[in-house]
Amino acid sequence: MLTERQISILKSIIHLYTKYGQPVGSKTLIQESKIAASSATIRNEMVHLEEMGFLKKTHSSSGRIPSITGYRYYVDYLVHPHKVDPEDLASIKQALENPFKQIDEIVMTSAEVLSHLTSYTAISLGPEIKDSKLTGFRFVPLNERQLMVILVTDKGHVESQNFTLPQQMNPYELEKVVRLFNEELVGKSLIEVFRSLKTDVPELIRQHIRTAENMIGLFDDLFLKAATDRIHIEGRMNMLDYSNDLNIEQFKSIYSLMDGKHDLPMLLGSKQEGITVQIGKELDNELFEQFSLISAAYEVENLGTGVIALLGPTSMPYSKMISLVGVFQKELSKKLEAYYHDIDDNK
Amino acid sequence: MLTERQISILKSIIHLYTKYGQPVGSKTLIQESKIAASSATIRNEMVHLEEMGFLKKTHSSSGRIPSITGYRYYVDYLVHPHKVDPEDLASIKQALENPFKQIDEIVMTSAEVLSHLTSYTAISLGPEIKDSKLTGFRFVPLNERQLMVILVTDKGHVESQNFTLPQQMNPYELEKVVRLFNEELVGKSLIEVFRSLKTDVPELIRQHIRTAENMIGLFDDLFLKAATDRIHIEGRMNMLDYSNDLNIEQFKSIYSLMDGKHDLPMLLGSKQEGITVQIGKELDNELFEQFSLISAAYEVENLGTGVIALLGPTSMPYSKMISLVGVFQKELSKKLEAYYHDIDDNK
DNA sequence: TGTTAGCACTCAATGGCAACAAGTGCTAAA
DNA sequence: TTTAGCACTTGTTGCCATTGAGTGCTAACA
Repeated sequence: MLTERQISILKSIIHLYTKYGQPVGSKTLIQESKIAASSATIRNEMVHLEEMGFLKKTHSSSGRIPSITGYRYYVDYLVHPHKVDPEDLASIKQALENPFKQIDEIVMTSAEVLSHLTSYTAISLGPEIKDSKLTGFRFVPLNERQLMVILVTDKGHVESQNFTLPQQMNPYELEKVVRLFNEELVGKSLIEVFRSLKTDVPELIRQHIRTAENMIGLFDDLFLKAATDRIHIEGRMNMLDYSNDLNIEQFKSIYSLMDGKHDLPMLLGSKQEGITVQIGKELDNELFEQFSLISAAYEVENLGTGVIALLGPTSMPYSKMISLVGVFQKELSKKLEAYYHDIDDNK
Repeated sequence: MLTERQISILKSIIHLYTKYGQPVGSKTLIQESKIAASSATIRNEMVHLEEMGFLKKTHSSSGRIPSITGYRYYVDYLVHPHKVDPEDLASIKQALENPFKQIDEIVMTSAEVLSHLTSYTAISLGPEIKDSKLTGFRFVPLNERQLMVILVTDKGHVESQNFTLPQQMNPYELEKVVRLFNEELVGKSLIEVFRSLKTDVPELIRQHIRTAENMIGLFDDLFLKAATDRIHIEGRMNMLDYSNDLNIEQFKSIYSLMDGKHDLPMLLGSKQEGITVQIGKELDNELFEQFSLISAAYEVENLGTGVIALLGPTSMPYSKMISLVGVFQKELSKKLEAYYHDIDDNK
């Protein structure tokens, strides 16, 4: 539907716009790219491309910038896999190679490295643990008034929380609760456990303990932690650099949106296989109109699906970035599977 | 040294400048304050105050703004304790009343509340734990490959860390290490423990275990956590509001300075008794020239000294803010002492 | 029919200029 | 010692002309 020449014009405009960050005019296009045509011809073609919706102007006599449709077309049909800088590749592998203590830390490190390599904002979502089972509670007495509660799942996820015992509570009561938890909850899936905590367990605890409320709140906290611990965002401050005209209010809104962590999974959305690119308005959130999001779901056998994503300006160098995200997708899948096998083998 | 009239002019200028954020001229001063003199008289007085260094101009024909010396004089001699808004007082007490799980959380909550009440940036530094003693290590096996290491001090401070065991390690080796730690380190002060970890302990571990390096790194992490967990900063984003002309680079520098957490104790400085106000250049850091810091050290019997501080614009309403910080100083002292007694009583 | 040179036109950006407002310092009189 | 008055300074605002980059369109050309 587009001619060869139109395609190379579109490509060149996109490249030059990411390079210089300014609308591209017909003359610049001739100087900076190898298109064999006069400026007038190019202007004509640009009119066509604009009519078809691939380009737009910032004002009536300005050069052209790619529209969202233009980027969409570019990403869908014109991007070819870009070779990842060997240095970058090495530093990714090396960073994920370190001896880690937790799945969580691998997930976090990947966000750190991705944001650092790109100078954009990286979002890393650990693999789902919802269908994992609670294999054990531990109650570790620290001193006479303090207690650490630890929760372990069969997928190796660990969460802990400290707790100061109310003065009125005696050891017998506590022992009862421990037994209760082990009988009622261990072996169930986290979803079931969560449901129980909201329904029948509080009642059971109340029968055994006078000051039950704190106890229940404690477990709510613990599960909340387990849910939010999975999300890591790095390089939020980079937004101030790569998004030229972002007013402070917008910045603050976005920043706190990311602090909330609740709405983010929504943003990351559908978790299709492969790599998804969402451009500007496609993100369906006014705040992100100037941004694009490259997100990749990665499958970890037996553990579930995680997401690694990169937020940058709409004018980012897509092919390079897509390849980079792809590397993380593969590496995370590999590393986490290895990690899970390590834990599982020894059972 | 200053006449009555000069004092009330200085006061009024300071108040009007915090109120409107703009240089104060002689006419505004007459309209907005109850000084019985003509504009000309006031201008003369302003010349004197400027000669003495209490006021300055932004340009040759502008109104006056207070200089650092001016603020200094104001804070030292003219500020009278301001009644704290009963609502604020109530919400502080209520927030610190909640059943907490850790010293740490009380410290953190205080920063949150202070920053929220003021719309400035709050820094909260938990009481020193350096002279506290290690009362116990716990090694809690989670599954065949994972282990949680917990460290408890006599002051009720708890730190934990997860750890994935190297495949080659067998249970006997681990047991040896546990015994080793309990024999060598428990009962010592944290400083001694830290020193041992850097000197003789690594050697000891190496004698018992083949893969000692990870093990040692683990404990380094644990102590690092214990050291940085004490600092909480809230409301950094507020800087964007209260500091009108802060360029983005400065903002980022300050923000990351606060992330580092290393330099902050230095900033909080000498920890004199009572409440200290440092204004602009007095903070001795170019980045903070536009800011003032109100900091209060609070003593907790047997636990040590903590600091609660408030960072805001040099033109902040000092008397109100100083009183507010004072409330936190008292409450934190009270709450933490109660907390420590709770733990200690049961020994 | 597609391509190109040429030209009139548009619009953002820049700099100079005048008008204005807010404020000062100084002088001279009360 | 205080105050009214006035000349002076400086930042801000709006206006206008100029410039430059770029466009669309027309007419000539291959």
